Amino acid sequence: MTLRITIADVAKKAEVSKSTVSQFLNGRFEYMGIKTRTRIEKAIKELDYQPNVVARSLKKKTTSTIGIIVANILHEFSTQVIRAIENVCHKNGISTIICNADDNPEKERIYIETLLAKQVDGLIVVPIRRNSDIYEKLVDENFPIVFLDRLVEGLPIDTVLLDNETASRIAVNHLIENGYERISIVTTSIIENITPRVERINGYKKALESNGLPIHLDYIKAMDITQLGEGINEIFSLREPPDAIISGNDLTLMEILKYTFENNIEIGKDVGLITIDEVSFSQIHNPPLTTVAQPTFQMGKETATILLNKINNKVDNQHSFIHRYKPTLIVRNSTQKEGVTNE
Amino acid sequence: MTLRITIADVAKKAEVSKSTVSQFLNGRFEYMGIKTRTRIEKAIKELDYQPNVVARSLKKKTTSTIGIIVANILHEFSTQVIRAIENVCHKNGISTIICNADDNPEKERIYIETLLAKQVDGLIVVPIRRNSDIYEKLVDENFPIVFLDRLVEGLPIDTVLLDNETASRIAVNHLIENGYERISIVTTSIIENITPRVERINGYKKALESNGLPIHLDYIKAMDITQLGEGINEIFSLREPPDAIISGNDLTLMEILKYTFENNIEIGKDVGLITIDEVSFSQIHNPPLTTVAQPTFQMGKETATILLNKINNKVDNQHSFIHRYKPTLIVRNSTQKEGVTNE
DNA sequence: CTGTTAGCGCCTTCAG
DNA sequence: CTGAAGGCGCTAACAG
Repeated sequence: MTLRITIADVAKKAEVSKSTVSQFLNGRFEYMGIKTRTRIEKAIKELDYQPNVVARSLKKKTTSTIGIIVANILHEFSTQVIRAIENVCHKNGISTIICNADDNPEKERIYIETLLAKQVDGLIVVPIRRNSDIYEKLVDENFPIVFLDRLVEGLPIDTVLLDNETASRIAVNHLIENGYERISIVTTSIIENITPRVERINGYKKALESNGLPIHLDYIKAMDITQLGEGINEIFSLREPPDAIISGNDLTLMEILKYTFENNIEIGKDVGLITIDEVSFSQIHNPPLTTVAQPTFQMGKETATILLNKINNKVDNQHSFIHRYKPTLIVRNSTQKEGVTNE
Repeated sequence: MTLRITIADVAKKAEVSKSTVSQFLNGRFEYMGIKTRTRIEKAIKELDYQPNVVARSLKKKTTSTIGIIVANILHEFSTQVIRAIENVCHKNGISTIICNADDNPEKERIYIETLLAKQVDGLIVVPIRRNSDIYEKLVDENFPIVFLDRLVEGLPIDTVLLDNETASRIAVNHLIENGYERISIVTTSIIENITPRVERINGYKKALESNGLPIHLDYIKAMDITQLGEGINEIFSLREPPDAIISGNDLTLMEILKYTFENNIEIGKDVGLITIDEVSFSQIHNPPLTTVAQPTFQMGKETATILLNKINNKVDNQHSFIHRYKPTLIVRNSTQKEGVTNE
């Protein structure tokens, strides 16, 4: 690779000093002679000069780059929210570096360190909750950071997330209204106290109670995705199996669908199914899937906006740290007992 | 944000010079006294020092970062291949910056420029074919770059892609073997001469010919995704509609499934369906979908490996520039006329 | 075995 | 209105 040309080359060609070129690059034309300006412009064009942002970053101590660390990129939620974040960042001339921690705290730690070493201006993370010490340090340093989807107690860090209890309540109520009575919920493991899972189960319990329905512990499955197939089998093997299932997220949904498919269980009729988190194929699935959708786009946008404001020191100190978003029920056929016809 | 500590602080604390610390950081312990070494180690721990990679990059003229530009992140192919690339990069201590050009040449150009300004060490791109001038310049500069999925003629740039004609041939043959005769193919627009689409259509034609079947132009739909719904409708409105469809990719698949669902067309029985590119829900779809899968993981791995070798100047000049991969047929029920039972 | 020195490419006072 | 000088944090000879 041939050596890149620098500001010095431009200066020489335009017969001005480096600093004048620098001023030009930074849009400070105020006191610049029009002829100087055009000479520089011409030189840049002819040499096809591209500023070196690494050098600029070193000097300015800001990189116009933020890091995004998601716990698990396999969730559609992650990719959707990332796209929304990128959108607003891009509009503001900010680049993003995306990292997938794979639900591994060690990996998360390494990513945080790497990103800090890269001098990112801020961080958005779906935290795995384990690296509290690091987060605390960042807070102490007043480093711009925003959490997404998951709460970490005791840390004054802005967090954008779903109103998960409401999501469950919507799901339960909808199922009851449609004649289902024995409602089960299936989520991934809660041993790490992951916010959405815990809250969705809590919301589920509360909703059952307020409908005067009993809470049946056998109907609650929260386990690692690799064992969930077995867990689902247990539910359906109960003396009195549920007549409806709430799927905690898109990954659990796949396991449920796999099971019902393999066992010829007819969704809607044999068992009602509603899933939290919209999925790409919900409309073309047979039957189409009723979902409780998160406003992922809005949430991503809000998260990015909060972070950018922090970076620019435009923080309103009045605000609370927790930003909850309301889910939306999208009714389709998987919660209709009488296989509704299309439209 | 408090000011970060630098190599100078460590040097002072450890009572050595900056260069000694630098040597330590770069693992050149060879001539270093063991006591010096431990003193430095201690200082780093105590100060919680993190090297500034921006400064290092400026000096070393290498950033240990590569850029990935995909034409359209909505394809599952993109995300899968990105994950494979990240995998091998991560193992080699290389970071990745992912950009989605959204099938927009202008956006692609800006991303290339931004990434170069960021001094990335190399580029992997799914090219939109329009910015040939930029690519040529990069080639002239001997800048490390690898293309993925799409060919750009006349440029000596390594390209990793599917053997698309074979993919179509496999699809056609499989359909014929299963008793289908009037085979249609549906892809996104080919006005830009996008390699996979063009090749898949060519392969389709050739396969029909070698099976002694006529090529029916009405059965070939290649149009923008936004109009594809209409195109599909046209196919099914023909006097003699096809009895099987080859879907060109995952996005076209969604359109097809939407149409068949809305029109109560039974897949397998009313119309056979096979899609090129594996999709997440192929197994749990009803009926499960027969696909022609790309070895995305391998392809991503190969792409990254080629690029890293280029970056490290370990290039074998003997190689050809085009690396073709064989697709795999995954037979499921969407190509079975007699609704096969599970298992 | 360790320190001195001289930049990497850019930005930013501060003189002129 | 423009230029000279210093330095961001780190690395890499080259002395010692």
